[in-house]
Amino acid sequence: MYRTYRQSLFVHLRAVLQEKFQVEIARLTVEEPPKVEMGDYALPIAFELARTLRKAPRKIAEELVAALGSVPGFTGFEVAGAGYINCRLDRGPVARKFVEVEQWLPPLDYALLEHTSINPNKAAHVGHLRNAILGDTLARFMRWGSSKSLSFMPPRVQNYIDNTGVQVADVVVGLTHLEEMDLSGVKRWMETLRQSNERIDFVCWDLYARVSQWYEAGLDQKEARKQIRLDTLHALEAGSNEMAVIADLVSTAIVRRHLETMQRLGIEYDFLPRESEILHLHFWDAAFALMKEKGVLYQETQGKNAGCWVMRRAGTAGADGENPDEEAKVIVRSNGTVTYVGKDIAYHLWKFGKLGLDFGYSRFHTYPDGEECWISTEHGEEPHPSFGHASVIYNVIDSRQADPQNNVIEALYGMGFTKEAENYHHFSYEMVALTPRCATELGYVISEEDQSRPFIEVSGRKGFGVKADDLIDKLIAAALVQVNARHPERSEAECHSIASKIAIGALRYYMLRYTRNTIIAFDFQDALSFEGETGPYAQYAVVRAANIFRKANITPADALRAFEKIDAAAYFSGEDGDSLWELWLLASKSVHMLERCIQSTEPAYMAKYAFQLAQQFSNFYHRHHILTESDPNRKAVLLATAAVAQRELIRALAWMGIEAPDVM
RNA sequence: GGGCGAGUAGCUCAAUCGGAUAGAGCACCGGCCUUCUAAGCCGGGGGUUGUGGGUUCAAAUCCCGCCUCGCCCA
Repeated sequence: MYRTYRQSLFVHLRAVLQEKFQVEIARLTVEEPPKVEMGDYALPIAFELARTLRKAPRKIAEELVAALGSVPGFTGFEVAGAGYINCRLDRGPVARKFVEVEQWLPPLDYALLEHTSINPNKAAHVGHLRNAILGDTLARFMRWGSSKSLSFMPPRVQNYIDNTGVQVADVVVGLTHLEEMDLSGVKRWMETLRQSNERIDFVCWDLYARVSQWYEAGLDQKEARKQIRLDTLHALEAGSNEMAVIADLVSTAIVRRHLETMQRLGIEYDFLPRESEILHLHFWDAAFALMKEKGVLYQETQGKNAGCWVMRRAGTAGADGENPDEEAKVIVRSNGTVTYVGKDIAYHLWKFGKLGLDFGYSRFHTYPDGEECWISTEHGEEPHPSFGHASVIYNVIDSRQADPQNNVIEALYGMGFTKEAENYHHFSYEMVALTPRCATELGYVISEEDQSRPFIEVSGRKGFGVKADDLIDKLIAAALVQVNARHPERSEAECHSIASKIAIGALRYYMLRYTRNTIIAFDFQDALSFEGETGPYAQYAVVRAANIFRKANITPADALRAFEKIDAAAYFSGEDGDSLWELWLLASKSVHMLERCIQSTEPAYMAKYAFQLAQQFSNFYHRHHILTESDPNRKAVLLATAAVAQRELIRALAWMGIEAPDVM
């Protein structure tokens, strides 16, 4: 609603600017006055026009105000400060409008959103949680934004599985060389794990760390061991051998664990494309042919890259005729093997439907809500949902991968796929690191140098990090202590369900509250906090509102219907009315915030918004004791205020994958 | 050496791509539970936005130099 009136204000302003001053402003900026009593929107337009019109800003503002006349939904415009135009909404009618339900629009095309993408060789850790939570939240934003008054594309969510990469190879080396198992041994081992309820991803977490040490240990054997690693990697890539079968068994089992972990947070996927199929279905061959045809690849004849197929890098001069382009990106090495970037280009050509090849698909997992998750295979089942052929893609990948991502984008530009390159969004975010204190708590020995740093990078190779499931378990346990103390009458199952929602709320909020390019220095103390700017704080506001309605024996929907019959304008005036209106105004900004979040791919704005809304509601809650209000009309207005605030808060939280429990 | 990002209150972070008095949380100090749940509310102290210049009505934000830190590439 805030958004609707904002747009209507734009339309009127543009018309007036055109008519009165014959100017067109491509981007109109709208701000908010520092205080509610000053108005609901602030236009700094007069400042911008001062130069071109050679007039004082205040004078321009006055003329504009006169020309604007009356605009539906607005009571007036006034000049403030050095030349701001402050716009006031007609509070009573606008509030009534806000109570109405929005209309639906049919979805258009779809957007391919890829996130999580954990190497299937170890347990998920906090860094992966940030990725998955950011990605899932963006998916939720887009899902809503495609089905209601905004016109964004609905997402299809993919989780890329690098099941033939070096990390999986490392675990296979661990099993075959450190544990000295063959295929049947691995099968027996996995069966033992199943029976003892041990998690394969946890066991491999340690095994992976051990293998990494094993490679380094023993100077005389170092080379031989590195060769074992390389041979194993090549075996996985080739497929159809014992190593590849072991890799497939282990990585698939771990992928299932990752899916379970993410499911605890309400995160689901539509499709799991795997690197094994990209290799075995020869995606690269098709891409190679296409790249040569389009002229983005050439074979270097001299210099260090002689014999390689290379691609010119973005922002470099390139070859000058005499000297080879030493900065060019190698796509195919002189020995004929394809680099990671090469495979990635092929995969992204598939994403945009430009490769001419497709995966086979088979069902992999069915979620409790009935949604199905598919996985790539060589020979799939029919019928299957359609993937690929996206017009817009989002890749949720941390900022360290910016270079490889840009290489793919560069290749798309080079091949003439300009539209695709422009619609390729690297959703970049900074890593999650550990505070030195947290690392020490976990029992790691920290060097003196690291002690003084604000954070230390996690490392799967060293087995250094916080496992996602351990963190979730800790959060639930911490929440459970408080739930049990507050609600001794509730059953164990009920308490656990409430504690889970609080834990998920705390975790998801924690991962979302930081803007994307802020490095999160993870600390249990912060993550386990349920006070202040946290998920549970916002959930608590929802619960309190629910308590009011329960005690008042009225539903929020009834409260809103009752409100429609009242002339509320009187209750929105005066000092008290201002503070009441402030809450309505903030509540009405939810969809506007959603639009901003999707456009800027910045979920942190939603987290901030939800917190502010909860904060203002808490303030309102303490200020007005609704149930004892004697004036029936005023009581109805207060109830409607609580209903509106609660409704928008629930919505904002839902967009972030956070649900408030019934009681807290 | 090149590229990207960061530097704001004691700590952790915001600041709607240049706007009105730079805001929150944590921590600290002081108040508020017999009224809809204190996971809460109210009040207080705390800032030369790393640094030096520049651009203009207006700079944490844009431009140039320097310093520090992180990541990526070679």
